[in-house]
Amino acid sequence: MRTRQLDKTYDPKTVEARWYQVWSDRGYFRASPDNPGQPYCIVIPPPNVTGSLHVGHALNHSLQDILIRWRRMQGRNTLWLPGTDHAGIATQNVVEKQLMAEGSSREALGRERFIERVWQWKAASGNTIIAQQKQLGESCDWDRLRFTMDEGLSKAVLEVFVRLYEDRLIYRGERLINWCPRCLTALSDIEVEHEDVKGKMYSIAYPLEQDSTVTLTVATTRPETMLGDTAVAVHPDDPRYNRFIGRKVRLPLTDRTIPVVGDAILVDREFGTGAVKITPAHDFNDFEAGERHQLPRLPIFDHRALLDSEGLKTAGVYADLISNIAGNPVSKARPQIEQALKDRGLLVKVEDHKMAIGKCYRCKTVVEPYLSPQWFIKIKPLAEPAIQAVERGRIRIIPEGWTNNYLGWMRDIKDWCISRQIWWGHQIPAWYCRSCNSRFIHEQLTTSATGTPITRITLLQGAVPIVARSAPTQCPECLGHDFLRDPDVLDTWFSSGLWPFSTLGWPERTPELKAYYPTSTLVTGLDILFFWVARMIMLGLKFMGDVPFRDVYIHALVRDAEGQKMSKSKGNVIDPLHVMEQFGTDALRFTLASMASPGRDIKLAEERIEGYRNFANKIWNAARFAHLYLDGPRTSGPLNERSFPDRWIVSRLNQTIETVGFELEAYRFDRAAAALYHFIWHEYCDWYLELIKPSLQDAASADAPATRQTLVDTLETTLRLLHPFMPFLTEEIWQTLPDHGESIVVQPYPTPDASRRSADMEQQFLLLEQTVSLLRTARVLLNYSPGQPIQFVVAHDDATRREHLKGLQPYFAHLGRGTADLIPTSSWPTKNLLRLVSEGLSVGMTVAGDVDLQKALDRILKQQEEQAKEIGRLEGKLASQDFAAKAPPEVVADHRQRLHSLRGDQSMLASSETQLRAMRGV
RNA sequence: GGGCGGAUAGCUCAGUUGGAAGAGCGCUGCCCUUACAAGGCAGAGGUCACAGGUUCGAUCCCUGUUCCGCCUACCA
Repeated sequence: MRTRQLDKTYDPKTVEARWYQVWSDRGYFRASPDNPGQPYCIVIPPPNVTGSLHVGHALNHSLQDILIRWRRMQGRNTLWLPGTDHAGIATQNVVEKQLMAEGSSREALGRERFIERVWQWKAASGNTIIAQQKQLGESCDWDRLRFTMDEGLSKAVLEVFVRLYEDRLIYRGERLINWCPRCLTALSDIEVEHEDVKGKMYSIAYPLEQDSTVTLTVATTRPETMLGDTAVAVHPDDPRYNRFIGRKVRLPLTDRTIPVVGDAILVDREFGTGAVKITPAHDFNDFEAGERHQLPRLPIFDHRALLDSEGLKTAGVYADLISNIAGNPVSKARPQIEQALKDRGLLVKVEDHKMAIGKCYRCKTVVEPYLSPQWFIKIKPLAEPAIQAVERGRIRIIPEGWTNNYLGWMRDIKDWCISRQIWWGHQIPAWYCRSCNSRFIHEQLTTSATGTPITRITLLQGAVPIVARSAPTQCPECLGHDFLRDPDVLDTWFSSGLWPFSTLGWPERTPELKAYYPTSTLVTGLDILFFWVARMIMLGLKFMGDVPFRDVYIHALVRDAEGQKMSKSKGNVIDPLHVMEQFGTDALRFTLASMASPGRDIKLAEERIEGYRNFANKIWNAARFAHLYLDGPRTSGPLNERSFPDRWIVSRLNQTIETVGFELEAYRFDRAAAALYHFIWHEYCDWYLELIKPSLQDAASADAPATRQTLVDTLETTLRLLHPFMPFLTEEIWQTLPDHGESIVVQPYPTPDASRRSADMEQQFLLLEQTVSLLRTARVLLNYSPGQPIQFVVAHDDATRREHLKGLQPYFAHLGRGTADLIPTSSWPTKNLLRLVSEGLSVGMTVAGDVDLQKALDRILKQQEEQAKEIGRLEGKLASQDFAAKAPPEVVADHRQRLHSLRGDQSMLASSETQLRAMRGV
């Protein structure tokens, strides 16, 4: 049993890479449906394939790895399935930026070559995050790495699309959608971020057709959209305006007249002027109002959100105005419209107004409601079962508080726009017969942002798609062979929505699906609850007939030390790789776990990580200590024949095992981490190791062989208990212990054992701790140096405790660094003695030499004061009739007991005070 | 506008059936005591946001207020 020499400080760098390689080579993370044990499966929330690991990933992944390693050690058949996401818009943007730097563009390249280029980029940078995940110690089954654009997953996407289409849950239609004029694509509702801004409210007068002296004043925050107005709405019950309903107003700056309609839904009489302009082509509410009143839609912006001359012409805008504003963005056009209205005396007033504007979550450009044909998923039929699954507890959301959030969103869910006008992604499996649809295929010659001439193909509303798993060869209508494939791709979340089953092989019926679906736990951040989690639930239920996971654990967002969201532009990001380099991976993992309190964001500062680096080092040194003494003989006799420290630490360890297991079951990583930290540092290191030193250092000690065994056993068990949190350190140390097996990774996780518990030892320990603490305090008060041996006396009011103290004597003598006499206080010296008191326990320490007793006196006085306050409080309560009558008897008894003990302490302290004053000669 | 969460030591946060306020970090003092100075020991520091209510008793339960977050929303 040769033990290795350990360095004085733990050096994570050399250790981490080495062990990860070993674990990997030995295939510990490899899963198989044939493995024994109840399956436990987590699918990773796939990070962007071309991204790199940020601290949010580090948190998300650390927690998953803790769960997986814990379950693996418990003997479950674990699978942690890794993968990456193609992140359509984001990735396309990155590659486009590269092209731009080269003076090229995706249009110049063409679709096919552009996509090739993205694959190249994926090949070049796609492994970055995977390597970083390994650095974090993630025990994923890397052989099963999946990518949303893989052949298998693409097949799943195709299958789902076709089936949903066949079930009439996917449809194509011209709707107002959120459009990013920079990405030039539609976005789903939740891809729009709302931001409060200070805007202006413009009041514009619309003269009545028959009598231009009478005007109807409407209010708007976007005056330029008035050019596309097709009606004005007033409330049907509003006496100010309802007589106008059915009449017409002249739309300023145009040659059009538009009707006044009554609409109780759109109009809030209290707001603004009480009259609302309706622009169905550029506002979601107006779109719906337009449907109610069969109003025409007049788009006046193009796809880049520039005023469109064709549209303006159609809208009957004055030609001279068109020539001024066509091609202008809103920022330029608005003042021009404002001026034009002012010139005609139709701008009634402009007021400050705060409002929310929508921005593209990828590029922060202001999104425009834009009328265009898109693909949608009819979501209500899918949402219904997804609501029930959560309501009925088939899926548990943790912390529970988010459940209502989920349900609320699901109940009010809108159809999901799934088409994106980009190239990188799963192209929609829809084809159009060119001859049958010739009227609907609109090809427009235009130029790209970089000036490349391009053809924009728009498939107008009315085009009839053929949706199929593969390209059709013949048109069933005209028997033609010329097809145009829908150029749009699917929202990335469409494919990630299939993740829990597509990664397991669906639509094939694989053994993996059978074993691991439904997966056990999903770990994710709140930000993608709707984007991803909700959609996985809907699609999982639809296509697998069962929920995709049992538990959804939602963790916090990681912020900087000031609570600011981390962002590259703010420069406040904590780079997990840098942190791992600096403090070690285990320290980072433990930090994140310990800060993962539910419902609260994590404010991360490097000092915290440094603190846990120190913790790692503490453990390291505890192991070094153990190694100093492990060479001697070891015997493992029955527990009850072992020494007090041994039995105590075994009991405490047992408690810690119980706590950690309990907290992990409840996803309380923070509490599990705190329990480990406290046990290891403040019980094992601070007390146990100190308590056993005399025995270990005494060659003649009878306890030593059993203590050596307890020492190594408890250390070994603690390492296993800690391993999911700090995998590298624990493996490194564990391998140096005698009689070790192959790897700690595949060792059983500790389980509590009631026979190891000893309430008696724990209670005696508290007495010991109390005694030692008083001794140490006295030593400091009297300025005795820590090493200087002291003579002291100890007594206790309580007979049982006195008995215990007898047995504990060698321990507190050792920890107090001195000799201790257990004698009744009545026989204590009356001179030159400092006496400290606590809960019936008294310790006395000889005052020698010329010491300043003021500090000691101050402490006594302070304690007296505190106790007097507490005595007063207890006396007050006990004097109350109500308290005696209504409080539970055990509480009353407890209060009496405490009062009694405090009074005893008070009299002791009084005599101590008297002595001190006498010694000072005051 | 609606919903949710938070307000506890200088800082970050625990506090689970209401019955003596806790941790980590930081701070002060003393110590290089043969595992660890990335350490040890001892300390200081809190009308548990505010105001009411329920209760014998409230950090905890209820109501209201203030101040922060977050989510959500079509007030033009």
